[in-house]
Amino acid sequence: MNLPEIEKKWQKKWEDTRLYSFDRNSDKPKKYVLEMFSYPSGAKLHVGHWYNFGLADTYARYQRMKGYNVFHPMGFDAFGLPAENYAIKTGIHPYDSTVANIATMERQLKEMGASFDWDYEVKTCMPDYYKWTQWCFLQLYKNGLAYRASAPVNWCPKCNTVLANEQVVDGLCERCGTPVIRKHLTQWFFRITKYAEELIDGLEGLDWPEKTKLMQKNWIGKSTGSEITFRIEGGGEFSVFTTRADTLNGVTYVVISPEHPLIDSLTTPEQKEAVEAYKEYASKANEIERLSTSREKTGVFTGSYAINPINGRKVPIWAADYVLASYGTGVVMAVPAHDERDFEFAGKYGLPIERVVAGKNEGQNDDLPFTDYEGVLVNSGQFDGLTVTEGKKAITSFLEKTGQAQFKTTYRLRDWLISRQRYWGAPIPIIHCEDCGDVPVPEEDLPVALPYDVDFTPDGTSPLAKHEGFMNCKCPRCGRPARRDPDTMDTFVCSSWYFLRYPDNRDDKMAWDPKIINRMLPVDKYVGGAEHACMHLLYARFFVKAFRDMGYLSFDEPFLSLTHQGTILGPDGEKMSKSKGNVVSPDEYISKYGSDAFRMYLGFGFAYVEGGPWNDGGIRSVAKYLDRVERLVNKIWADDPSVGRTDEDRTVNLVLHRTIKAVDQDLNTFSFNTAIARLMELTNALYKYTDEEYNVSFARSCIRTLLKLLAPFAPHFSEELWEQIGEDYSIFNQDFPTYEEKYLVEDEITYPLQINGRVKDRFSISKDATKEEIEEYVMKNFSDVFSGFDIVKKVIVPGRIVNIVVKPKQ
RNA sequence: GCGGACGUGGCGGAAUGGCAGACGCGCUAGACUUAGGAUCUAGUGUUUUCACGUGCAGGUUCAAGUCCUGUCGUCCGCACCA
Repeated sequence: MNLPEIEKKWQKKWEDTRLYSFDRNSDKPKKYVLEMFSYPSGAKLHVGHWYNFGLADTYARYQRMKGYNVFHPMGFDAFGLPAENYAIKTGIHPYDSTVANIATMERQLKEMGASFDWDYEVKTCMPDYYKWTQWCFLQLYKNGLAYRASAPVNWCPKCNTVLANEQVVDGLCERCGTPVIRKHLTQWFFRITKYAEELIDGLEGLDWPEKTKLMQKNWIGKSTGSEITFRIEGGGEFSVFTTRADTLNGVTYVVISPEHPLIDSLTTPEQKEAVEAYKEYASKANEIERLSTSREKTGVFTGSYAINPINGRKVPIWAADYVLASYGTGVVMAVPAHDERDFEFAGKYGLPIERVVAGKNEGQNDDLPFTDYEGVLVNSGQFDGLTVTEGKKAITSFLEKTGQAQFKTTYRLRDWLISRQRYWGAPIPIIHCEDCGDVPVPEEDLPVALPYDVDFTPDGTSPLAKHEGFMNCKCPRCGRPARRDPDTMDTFVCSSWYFLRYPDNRDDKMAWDPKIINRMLPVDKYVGGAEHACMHLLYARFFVKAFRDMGYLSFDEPFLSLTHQGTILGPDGEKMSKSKGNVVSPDEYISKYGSDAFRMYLGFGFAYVEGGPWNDGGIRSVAKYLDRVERLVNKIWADDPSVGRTDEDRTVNLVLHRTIKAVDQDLNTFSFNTAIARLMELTNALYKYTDEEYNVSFARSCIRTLLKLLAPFAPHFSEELWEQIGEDYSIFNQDFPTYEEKYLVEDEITYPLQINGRVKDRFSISKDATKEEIEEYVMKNFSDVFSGFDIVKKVIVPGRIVNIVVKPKQ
C-alpha cells in the first residue's frame, strides 16, 4: 500500500465528512483528551510534537471507539519571547512570523491525521483570546489576588527583561544563557501563595505520576516551625523563622540577608563600608562561583546586637548571603552546634559554639554539629531534659505567652511575578492615573489591543512604553489624561486557562460559559512534558482554584489524569539539537513510510514515559508489519469462503481474545509498545492459521477485529483496509472490540515443576485441578525425581507453580 | 549538598514476588529468485556438559529483575529553605 498517497485520500474524506466534529449535545459520556498546546516557534513539527500529539491521538481515537464523546482540541500558545527575539534579529514582525508558523503547523498537524476538531482551536495571541486573558487578570485584581510590589527580581541584561526565579537556570537566563543579575522593579504579582496549602492537599486525589506530585510538593515546600521575635539592642525588633525552636538557648549570633530592608538601620557607622561592600558582592553572587558545589560561606558583622528572648543574652547580628531575603523572614537565628551551615560559618569567623542538645547514645557527644532529632535538651535552664520535639513546643509556648513567639508555617513557594517588559504578550489592563493611582480598565473596554507598529528593540524599557498612541489614555475614573501599564503578561498566564476556553472558544460575551465548562471539565487526560511539573501545571491549578472561589466555575482541579511522554533522543543517544547535528526530521520518514508508520514506530520503539534514542531500523520494522497485515487481508479475501473448514479455531480464539484484553488495558496505561507487540502476535497467529486449510469466514471476522484494534495506531491504513474489505465508513464509528472470558480459559494448564526453586520439568493438568489433585499427580508421576531425597515442603500454587523443597536422605 | 528516578542480551525493550529476555531490530543458515536492502522457514543470553545469568555485596522468602540494607554508576529536579 502506498501509505503517503492513501493518507491524503482519507484526510480529505475525514474533513469533508466532518468525522471528528465534536457534538456538544451528545448523550454519550464526555472524555476531554488534551495535549499541552505548542508554541509555534519553528515552522515545522519535530519528533517531540509527533510523540506527544500522535500517540495522544491514538489514545483519543481509542476512547472514541470505546463509546466516549471525545473532545480533542488543538491550539497554539502563541505569545512569547522567541518570536520577539526573532523579530529583533530579522525585522520580521512577531505577529507575521507567528501567524505564518501557525499556518504551517496546522497543515502539518492535519497531515498527521490526528482527530482534532479544529472548530475549537484557540490562539493566545489573537484579540478574541487575550481579551479574556486580560479579563482573568482583572478578576484576580478585583479579588485581591493581583498586586503590585517592588521586589528584587532577576534581570537578564540581554533579553532586557525580568525572569521569574523558576526561569533562571544555573544563574543563567533560561532562554538565552546570559548571566542573570539582580535589580529592583515595581512588578505585578499573582498571590498564588494564598493557595499553597490547597495546592498541596489537592495533589492527593489526582491520577498523576507520583514523581510529579512529589516535585510540586517540594516546590511548594511547606515547613512548620516557630517565628521568634528578637529585640535589637538600642531599639527595634525583628523575627526569625526556625524549625528548631528547641535550640534557642544555643543561639550565638543571628544572620540577616544582605537584601533585607533592615540591613541599613542595623549597620553601625564603623561597619558601613564593610557592609556596603558585602551587599555589592552578594548582588553579584549569582554570576560568580555559581557552579561551585562547595562555595565558601561569607559574611560581615553589622555592628549591632540582638537580645535572645529566652535567656536575654546579647548576640551579634551578621549579614551573610546564605540567608535568603525571600524565604521565611529573611533573618535566621544561628545555632552552630546543631546546624551544618551555622557550624561552618561560626568556625570561619570565630563565633562561639554552644551545645544545647545531647545525644541519647554513648559516643554521640563528642562531635559537633549534632543535627540528630534523637536527643535531649541541655544547658537550657528549665527546659533541660526535654526531647527535641517537646523542646520545640515548650519553648515556643513559653515565649508565646509574652508575645515573643508563635507557631508558624511557611512555604518555599513565592508569589508569581507576571510582568514582562516585552512586546509580544497580552498587555496588562491597568491604567496609571496621577490622581487615582492604579485603575483597572473597565471590562467593556477590553481588549487593551496590542498595537502593531511598535519599536521593540531591547533598550531596557518596555517596547510599549515608547508607543505614545498606546500609552496615552484617559483615566476611567476621573477622565483626566493617564498612562497605560507598559508591561505585558508572562505567557504562562495565557496557558493557565486555555483548557477552559477550548469548549467555548467562540464566546464573545464571556471567557467561558460555566454551564458549558462545568460539564466539559475537568480534563480527563492531559499529556505533556515533565518539564512543566512545577510551573505550568501549578499555575493552571491555581487559576482553577481562584476562579472557583470567585464563582466562575465549580470544580477543584483542571487535570484529573496526567501522563508525561519521554524524550526522543538523537540516534547517538544525545538530546537532539542543531549544534550536535543529530536532529531527526519527521518529514523525510513520513514522505517515505507514511505518517501511520511514523506514529506507530514512536509507539512501538519506546516505553512511552521513558523515550529513548531514535533508530532507523525501528520504523522499517513497523512499515514491514503493516505490509504483512495487508498481505494477510488480501490473501483471506482472495480465498473462497465456501470451501475449507467451518469450525472456529480454539487457539486462534484464545490469542484473539487475549489480544483484545491486553490492547485494551495497554491503551489505558499508555503502554503502546506492548499493545503493538500483542497485535503482532495476533497477526503471526493468523498467518500460521491460514497457512493450511482454514475457515475463511472465521478468519475474516478475526481480521475485522484486528483492524479495529489497529485503527487507533494506524488510522489511515486501517480505514483503507476497512473500505477494501467492503465495510461501511468509518472504522472509527465502530465499537472497540470486547473480549469474552470464555475464550480466555484453556482446558489444561502447563505448570513448571521446581525442585528447590529451580525449574526441572513441566507438566500439564486440567485447569480445574485442586491443590490436592496437583500434589497427587506430581507425587505419582515424578516419584523417580524425588528418590534419594526427603521432601521438606511442597509449595503448590494452583494456576501458577509447583515447588518441591527437598534435602538429601540421611 | 538535598530530593527523585533508573541500571535486564549486540540494540529498543517485556515480565500482578511464581518458567527472565514477550514483541521487534540486528545477526546466522536455508528456500524462492536474473537479482534482493522483497518474501518465507529455522536458529540466536553465556557455557561442550554440569551449570551460570537482570550494575556490585549482603538479607528476607519455598521462590527475588521485582521486597529490604549497603554500595557503585547514570539521569532528572532544586540550589545554602533556617
